[in-house]
Amino acid sequence: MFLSQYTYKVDNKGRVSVPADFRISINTKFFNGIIAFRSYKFTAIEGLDFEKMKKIADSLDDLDFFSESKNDITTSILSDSYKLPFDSEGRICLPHELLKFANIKNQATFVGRGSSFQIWNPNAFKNYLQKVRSNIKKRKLSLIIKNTNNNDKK
Amino acid sequence: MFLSQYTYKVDNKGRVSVPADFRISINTKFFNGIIAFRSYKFTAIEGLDFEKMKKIADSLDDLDFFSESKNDITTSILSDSYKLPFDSEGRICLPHELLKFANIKNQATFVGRGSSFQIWNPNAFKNYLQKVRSNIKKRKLSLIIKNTNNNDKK
DNA sequence: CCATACTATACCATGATATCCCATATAATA
DNA sequence: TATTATATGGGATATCATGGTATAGTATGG
Repeated sequence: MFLSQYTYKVDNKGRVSVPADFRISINTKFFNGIIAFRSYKFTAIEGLDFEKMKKIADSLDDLDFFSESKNDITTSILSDSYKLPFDSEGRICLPHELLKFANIKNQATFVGRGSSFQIWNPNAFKNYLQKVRSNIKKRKLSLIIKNTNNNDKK
Repeated sequence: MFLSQYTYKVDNKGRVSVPADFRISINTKFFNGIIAFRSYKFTAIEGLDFEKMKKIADSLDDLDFFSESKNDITTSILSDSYKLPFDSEGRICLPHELLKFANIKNQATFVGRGSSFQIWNPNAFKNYLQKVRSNIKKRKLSLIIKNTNNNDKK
């Protein structure tokens, strides 16, 4: 499970260390590295391991072969995904395309999201998190607690 | 079940002993330590075990990268959580972020809350507790007065 | 087909930090 | 009183992030 957040340096080659704690959760059986693609909602990079990417791909196969949405999704996710292998120190090399898209320069923040993670520009994420937090404080907290308690009872 | 309160020292490395009584209640099957995050309501740190956190994560998490609804809450909670492993003496190391947020310096108070617990600045908790108690007292008092008045009317 | 330049990968070095391990004191228990 | 459990402190060790260099692999141009 990907939890917590880590901010690391991006060197002039585009290399970043993937958090050691994340590397533990990454299934490296099929590919020793991660899959990355541009987020659809955020100015950020989505990251996951090969196994989960395969799950997504398989779920796409279930869709009607001739359907439009399948075409769109297949094209946009699978063709836009990068296979980023680890070097011997557990780093990946972020392509210019992704760096530009997420507006990442010298530093990158790895953000845990349970079964996947994201890579952000540190300031952009800080601002986003602050905004979301105040929203949750106002509205949704009781809802979350309620759901959690329900799960406990199972 | 987490009960009662314990106040312990925080050393210059940020280490604190988790109350032995709490450690018994913590499920260490998946992770030998606790999960901690900033409280949404109090100036305090929320603490729970990995198992419970996983339940929360599962209820929030989905692999649907196109959905809008759960994204914000998922990120806010999961990215703000820290995995704090026990050392061989049953201590955890509180990150600066959390210490700062909860305004904890040399001492920390562990507060049992049933299925989870909190970590407070000792004085802050003392004040909060006092306030809560006086609120209850007032309510009881008003209740008694009400009852008394009713009796009078009879 | 060869030579050159560029990129990407592998390998090694280092400093900082967090983790582990041992020692001690205090309190609780037998 | 002896013994165990627990909190606390400090030092040793290992892990990790990060920077640099060397090598291989690939593309480009002659």
